[in-house]
Amino acid sequence: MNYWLMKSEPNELSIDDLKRAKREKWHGIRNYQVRNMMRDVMKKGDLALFYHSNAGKEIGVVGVMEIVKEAYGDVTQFDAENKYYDAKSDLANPRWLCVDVKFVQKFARQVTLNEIKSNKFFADLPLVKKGNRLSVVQIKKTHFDKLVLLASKAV
DNA sequence: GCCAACGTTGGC
DNA sequence: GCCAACGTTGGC
Repeated sequence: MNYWLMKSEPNELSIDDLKRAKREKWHGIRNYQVRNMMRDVMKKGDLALFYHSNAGKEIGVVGVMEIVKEAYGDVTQFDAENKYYDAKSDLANPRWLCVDVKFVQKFARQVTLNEIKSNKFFADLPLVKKGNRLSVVQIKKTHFDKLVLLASKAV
């Protein structure tokens, strides 16, 4: 069982969007490191924290989702109208993969990036490490549990 | 909008 | 294989 932190810009897909849809394709991954992790490590039943990136004051961890379908060809890479279109990808051997995720919960309150940064407990969380730009990172269960706990408490 | 810190591309 | 140029991410 693995634990993840997955970033999404709320104007593309927010926790509320996922809550409404219940289930979504996590598409648009165009980074080989992330693709390989999704392909080789991510399993059905894994839990992931939903992180809002590029969201002004609303940056932070906002909820939990579950991986319900393991890596398969991302349909957006073959859609010329889509912003994630990749002309070099081969239909028979897709370059890019996506997974399906299911809404689990939206936190009572958001745990902000500032809060995470100022807490020594998260010193080695990939999110706060310099240079980390991967949109999907694997995290420790202890970090996952702590974030869920923090989110359930008032500030 | 800026820019640091990456990653990718392609000529050589 | 090197590396300059370019593109992207994402916090600020």
